[in-house]
Amino acid sequence: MGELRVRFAPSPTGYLHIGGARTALFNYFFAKHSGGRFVLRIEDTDVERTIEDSADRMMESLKWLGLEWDEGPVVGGPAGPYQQSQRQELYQKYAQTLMDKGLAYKCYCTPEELEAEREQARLAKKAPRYSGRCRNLTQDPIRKFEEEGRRWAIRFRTPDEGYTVVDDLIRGEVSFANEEIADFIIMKSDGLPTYNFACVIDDWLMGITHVLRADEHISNTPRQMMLYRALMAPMPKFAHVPMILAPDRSKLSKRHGAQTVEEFRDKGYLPEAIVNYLALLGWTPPDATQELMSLEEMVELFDLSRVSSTAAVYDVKKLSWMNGQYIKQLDPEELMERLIPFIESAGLSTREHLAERKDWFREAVITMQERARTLEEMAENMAFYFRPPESYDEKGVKKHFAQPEVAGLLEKCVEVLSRMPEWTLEACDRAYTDLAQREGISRGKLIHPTRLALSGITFGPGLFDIMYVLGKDETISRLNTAIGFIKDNFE
RNA sequence: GGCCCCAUGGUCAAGUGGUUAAGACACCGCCCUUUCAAGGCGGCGACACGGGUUCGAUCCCCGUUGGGGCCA
Repeated sequence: MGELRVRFAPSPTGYLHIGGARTALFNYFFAKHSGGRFVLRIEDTDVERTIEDSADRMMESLKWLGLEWDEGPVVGGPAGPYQQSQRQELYQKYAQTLMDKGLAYKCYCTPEELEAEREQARLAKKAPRYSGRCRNLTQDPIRKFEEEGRRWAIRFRTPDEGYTVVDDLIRGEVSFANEEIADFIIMKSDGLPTYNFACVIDDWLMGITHVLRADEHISNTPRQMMLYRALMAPMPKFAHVPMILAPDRSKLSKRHGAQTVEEFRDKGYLPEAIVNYLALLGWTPPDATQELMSLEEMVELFDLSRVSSTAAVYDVKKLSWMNGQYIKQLDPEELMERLIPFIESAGLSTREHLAERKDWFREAVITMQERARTLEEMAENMAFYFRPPESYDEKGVKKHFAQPEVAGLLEKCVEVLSRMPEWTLEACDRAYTDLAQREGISRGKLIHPTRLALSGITFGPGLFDIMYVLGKDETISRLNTAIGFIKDNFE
């Protein structure tokens, strides 16, 4: 008995999008749950559609998500090479084998002829399918075509009757009438294999036991099964996982905005949150109310029987919520490390500078931690820690600055704060409580204008946290700036 | 066009031949609170439609509609 082997086989025609990531994830879960092996294969046969460095970036995304492959590019393995572009002679060899056995044949039809045939079928309101005109060619026309220098493709001879039944691990039996499946091309006239053929040869030679892939491939499965039979190769088990759809219920495509793993990473989503969210799109753990789970837990709990057969629409809002949950749980040191790139790209500080003020940075991060949803947003919202406000929130100004007594009150705040012997959160808090009492006003009358003066915005961490992180001098300086602003505008 | 898949709230999603049809996100309200979050409490909101089968269907069957995919 061989071990369980699955593969994720993306074609490098773009970056890893969340649908692909989810398929990879389910393969990973399935393999690891049973101690099997997770193989990565790059399907770069279609040179024209292959995008430069796409494969490398996909691999980078997989690693970033924590999905390390046991065999594949870079790490190697016994069934390599793991890139279709390096396996051409294999496809040619087996195509020849099929021809020798009479299970495949040369087709000399030109693209124009095939197109005309299709057009005719369309006019006759019939399914456009290959007529089989080269199926039983005799020596004469073959010689003629060869003399004309016609190029040929290789077609697979499909059975004329009966049914091919896919015994899908998720959907049950799905049957296809063989007569519906016309002879299909396995090797194109340029000598390259088609998707179905290359896929079967590779899965077979790589010893793949379970093919878990997106639902969109289920219609290809009977063709592939026919090839397995013709090659006398052991049939793997198939499981078609539901697709992930864009919010408008159409197939995910570039026009839908952020949906590649890289984009989510750049917006400050954590890999553990993405993985967790994606896993729940189409799979439910035994305890359906359990939502926050680590990769290890999910590996432990994963089972194909709890994979849904319904396509799912992804919801960024829920992903964001989940991301916030993960950010909250993060150790501050870890959060600091992950946040640094976002602080840098927001132009707020540099890694070196932050290293010099590590304790200060930690305090600042902690004040932001429980209200953050993404790292990018977190960095933006803590900008005021790094530089004084360039402007004050308009609504905030109307609400908290535009009254005649505000400048005077803030001056009293400055006075009180200046006299404080030690600058602690508690002391600042007490000072404001006392001042409010003396003035006979609510603390809010002091707190709101101060917040606006210090941060320029009306939301964020507790005011005294802000004061503490900013420090005495900076706090007083910003208050004075605000006092000047108020006097200029409202007195 | 042919074939295939799918159908529980706005989204994810549990579930059963008899249930007050879970839970989460989002949304709304209240509490907490210096704000915003977080947290707590509560609310709104669903079995696509039509036929069967059955004592009884959200659940089983058929059809319709809708959505998706593949083929080219």
